[in-house]
Amino acid sequence: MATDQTRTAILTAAERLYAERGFSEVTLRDIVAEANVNLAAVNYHFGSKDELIAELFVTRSIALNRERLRELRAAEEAGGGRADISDILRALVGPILRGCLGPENQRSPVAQFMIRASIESVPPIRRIKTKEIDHLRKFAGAMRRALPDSAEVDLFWGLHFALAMAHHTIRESERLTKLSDGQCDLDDVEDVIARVVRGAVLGLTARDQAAKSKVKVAAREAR
Amino acid sequence: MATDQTRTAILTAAERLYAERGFSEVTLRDIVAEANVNLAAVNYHFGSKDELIAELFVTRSIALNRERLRELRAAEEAGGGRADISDILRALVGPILRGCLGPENQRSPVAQFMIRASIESVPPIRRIKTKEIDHLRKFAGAMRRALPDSAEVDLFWGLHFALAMAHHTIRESERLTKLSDGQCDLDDVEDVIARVVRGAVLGLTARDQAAKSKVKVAAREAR
DNA sequence: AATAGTTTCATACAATTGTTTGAAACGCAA
DNA sequence: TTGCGTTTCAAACAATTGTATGAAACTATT
Repeated sequence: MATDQTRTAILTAAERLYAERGFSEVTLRDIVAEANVNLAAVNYHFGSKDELIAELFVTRSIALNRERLRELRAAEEAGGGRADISDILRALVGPILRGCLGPENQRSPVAQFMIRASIESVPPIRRIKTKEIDHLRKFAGAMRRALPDSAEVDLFWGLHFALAMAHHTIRESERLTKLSDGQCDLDDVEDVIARVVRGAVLGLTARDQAAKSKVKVAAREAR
Repeated sequence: MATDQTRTAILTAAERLYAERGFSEVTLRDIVAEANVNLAAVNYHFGSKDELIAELFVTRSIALNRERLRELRAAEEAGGGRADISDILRALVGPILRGCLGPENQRSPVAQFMIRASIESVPPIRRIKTKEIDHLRKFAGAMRRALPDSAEVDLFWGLHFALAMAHHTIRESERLTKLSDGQCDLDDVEDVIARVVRGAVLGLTARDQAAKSKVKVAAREAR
């Protein structure tokens, strides 16, 4: 056995390169060069390039979802079965943000790979991705319990927007840094998480203000 | 001259295919088959595949930015030099959302192409994309005038989150529909725009609640 | 030491990619 | 019509891709 050095070497090399350059920009030859293994090793150990990608994605996807659910359950237990909406959303976006941002994780492409996977639409991943909806439904359920008076459609939008802010922050971190001249500190991961969660929670809870805002818009459009 | 049928045939075919499948999944042969022209026509008229992509991107990018600025200026004029923050963000996300969503635009890949371009990191576009930051700075400036008491870093985050929600909604429209069992109606474009703008505005203006929220978090972490 | 099973390796293969070529077809002024 | 510049076309090109092959090297049980 010997924990199969070649296999893991390929996996880590592939993940790093995919995270850095994207799927379509990385060839098998790039991977084996990075892993210092023979070209045929990929097909020998994984069968095909697609199966390598799929294995990477499934592994990371399971780990991410497990961490998310762990934090969600912890929050619900702490709240006696009904978690605070902030904690629910923190469980949703925290793990992926912690995995992608921060000075220490800049070099560790573990979660950066997941973002790539969620962005680029490559066949082997597209085939698997349907299951993520079931995973998100669990969070929608927790949100429903946390905000029983909210309309369900608003909960879905809130969940969607939370993921939007998290993913977009990871994808466009470089641009945001440039745009803000470094004022937006993407290395302060917990601050980023707090901003994302706060933004999503505000949209979900500030209902009275929404009414005010609507009146204002209506007034503006009336004149 | 004759308006160069071949050129435009290639452009529209390429844009449609790129919007549908993504850059890496479309070959020159796919494009020329769709456009009913000879393979060599692409290199004859555009020089290379990269230059074709670049021309597409630049053209669309200019049109989108022009529309955004037009709406921004209209809002600022209506407000006597100081536009409402909602209107500023509406000018930012409205054009791209209108171009991508809605039942009539589902088939028109004009703006869908732009999303692909902003997602997939293809070299010819990456080279151009830096200019977009200058464009966004104009919106940051307008936001500063609208909310002079806000910290600049918060404005950048608000701008960033507004784009996040807009882009993510376009990218993941299918998933959101599935997740919500069709409750989130992505054909109602103006409702989507209103939700995105409202979410971003809340994050920018609900300052008092932020303080409350922080206290709450601190309390939770203290125990 | 001998053998059977596993893993590695250099190399070749077939397919696909963007690009080039040179001749044919076309458009149109002289 | 003639001639010239532009555009089209079929074919070929060189490079790159994922994959397959069969021999060699290795590992470990007997």
